Amino acid sequence: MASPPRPRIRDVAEVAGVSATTVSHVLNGKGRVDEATRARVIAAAERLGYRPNSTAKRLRSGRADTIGLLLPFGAAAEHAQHILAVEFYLTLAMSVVEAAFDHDQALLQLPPLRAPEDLRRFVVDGAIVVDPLPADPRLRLFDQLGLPTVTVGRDAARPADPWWVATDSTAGTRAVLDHLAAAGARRIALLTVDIEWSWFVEGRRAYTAWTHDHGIEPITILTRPDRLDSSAVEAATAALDLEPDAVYAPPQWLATGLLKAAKERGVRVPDDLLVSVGVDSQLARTGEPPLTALDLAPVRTAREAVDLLVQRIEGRASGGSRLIPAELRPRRSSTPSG
Amino acid sequence: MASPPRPRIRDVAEVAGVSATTVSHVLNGKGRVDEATRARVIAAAERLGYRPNSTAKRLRSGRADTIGLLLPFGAAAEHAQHILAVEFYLTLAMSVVEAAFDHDQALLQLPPLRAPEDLRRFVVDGAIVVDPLPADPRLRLFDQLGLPTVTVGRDAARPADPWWVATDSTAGTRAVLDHLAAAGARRIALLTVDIEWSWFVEGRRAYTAWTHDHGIEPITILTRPDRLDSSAVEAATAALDLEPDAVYAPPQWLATGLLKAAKERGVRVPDDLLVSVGVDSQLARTGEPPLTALDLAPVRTAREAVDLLVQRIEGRASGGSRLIPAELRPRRSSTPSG
DNA sequence: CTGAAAGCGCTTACAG
DNA sequence: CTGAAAGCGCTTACAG
Repeated sequence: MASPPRPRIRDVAEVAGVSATTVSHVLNGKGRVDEATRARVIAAAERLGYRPNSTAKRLRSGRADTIGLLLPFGAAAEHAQHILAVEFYLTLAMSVVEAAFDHDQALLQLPPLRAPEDLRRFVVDGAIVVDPLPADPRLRLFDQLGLPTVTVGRDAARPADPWWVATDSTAGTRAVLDHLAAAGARRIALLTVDIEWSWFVEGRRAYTAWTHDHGIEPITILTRPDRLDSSAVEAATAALDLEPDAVYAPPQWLATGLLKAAKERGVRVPDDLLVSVGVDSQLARTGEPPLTALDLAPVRTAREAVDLLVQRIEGRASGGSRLIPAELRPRRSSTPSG
Repeated sequence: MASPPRPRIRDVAEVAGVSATTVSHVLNGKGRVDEATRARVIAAAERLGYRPNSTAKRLRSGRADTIGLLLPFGAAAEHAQHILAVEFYLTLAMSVVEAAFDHDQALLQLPPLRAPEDLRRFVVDGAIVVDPLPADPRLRLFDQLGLPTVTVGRDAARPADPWWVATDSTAGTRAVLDHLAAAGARRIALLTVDIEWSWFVEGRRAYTAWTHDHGIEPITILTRPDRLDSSAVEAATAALDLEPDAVYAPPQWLATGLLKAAKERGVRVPDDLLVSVGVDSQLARTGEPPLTALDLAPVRTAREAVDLLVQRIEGRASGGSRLIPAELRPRRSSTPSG
């Protein structure tokens, strides 16, 4: 059971017949080292199975080579997982892990932060905060500790802050609406959730502007983000009462609630009603009918966020916000038959 | 932008007029310290906003107070996310994060490990490996580095290994089959995936045993775990060709494929066919019809796994495997109308 | 009850 | 090209 003691740099030095300094130089590619010496050191390190102690490196360098990820929900807040779609967040998280790895960073998954002390025990060089609310107290926490952050989604309360990555909600919303209009819709309703994440706020604004530009009466149904399972069908039914010929429901749970409400009422999709959801998922791809959706590009979003955070941590000035385009995936739910 | 230099223990000592040793004693509750001195130290630490440098603590103690989590898929392996259900893994992961936090551990999300070197750069005291395959090479990796692991799901190739937590697949499968039989089913088919995770292997075995015990002909349809979206409906159609009156489809994507295939063929659920899925989800709860499902208790599973791993890391002997019961959630898909 | 000293395993000026 | 020494910020015997 007891594993053999792990070799230290001095063990490698001893075997190679050199000093620890030289071993360090060889292993880190610093300084000039004789070719023969280098070979001996590498052979010794390999033979001993040496791997440098990261903790010691960190103490020396002051860098943790670890970034934190803060998702907008915990395990208990089940309902929050459905705000957009579970898959989006899982793919985002796994992509952040892999992108961090490619940057030689480890990824610490942070729990929901309740008190300032909560954050103190985590050793990170910075963090990615997903879906900040305006003036999000979590961001203030990081600021207080002097830890750099990058947000996925904008913090509306800090319009001047350039450290964010976000899917282009405005353009995405327009793409959906243009698509529905091109398919013949004249009364397009927006069925969405009343939450201050920039994706939703900007989507609502874009909808209002688009309907104004097209001389179309805006029909907006807002739901509260709690009591999801039950409220979706209620809200969708309220939307159908207004007799739209198309509905754009950004969150997945509202789109599925809409399908259910339509069915109960004998409204056929797409024949009587065109539908689009705001986030792609397996459900959208393979459901009945398949749902037109926006691909929010979680993989790319993750990579850009990690990229930007690493730049910020390293003090490289080239940072700045990054707007990611969402791509429309037209499917049967918005394709009039015949 | 430049944050003020972080106070060190010696700064606190200076302000409090004591030695670093005493500060350490106070802050860690070691040794005897005069009450007045203690108060001075605490006041000084508070005034300076002192928080100990975890890296230095780690170097000294040799413990990282960090555990790793290795999920059975990466961001790219989209299909794998659907093997069971995305929600299960997201809830499991978030629960592991919170359970780790409660144990004063941080949670490092590990990327898919490809080479032995991949693991070396992560500083963890141990790891939770989810859904190991028999003789999983990832587990060997941890073994080689002398890092303790706990698996979620059993490693069939190491039957003697006691370091696992798993949902009771055998009892869960029986519960589903008993339930379907009680609802009147006589030809119950198993529609599942050909993957060597213990949850599925034990489920198949339990199904075979149950059908044998009940003198019922076993009908098993196995699908390959790749090409998920397309293969689900194909496999489900093949299952329907055998004219079962009930189908147990453990993975969510097969259950939804089955509903689709049934609809195409005019088979009504639950009137003509009873259906149960093996993992609970929002889809199961709110779909049309709502699906009878097993609640795999991801929150509890996560807590037990973290618990067990921490015990193993600390060398406490009380460890041992933990079997978590799955709970049946009967819904309309298996409730004959009338 | 309190503190000086050693040491965890590295890296990096600096000297040779 | 190579190495002795200092130091990153802690904790813990040990001495007083």
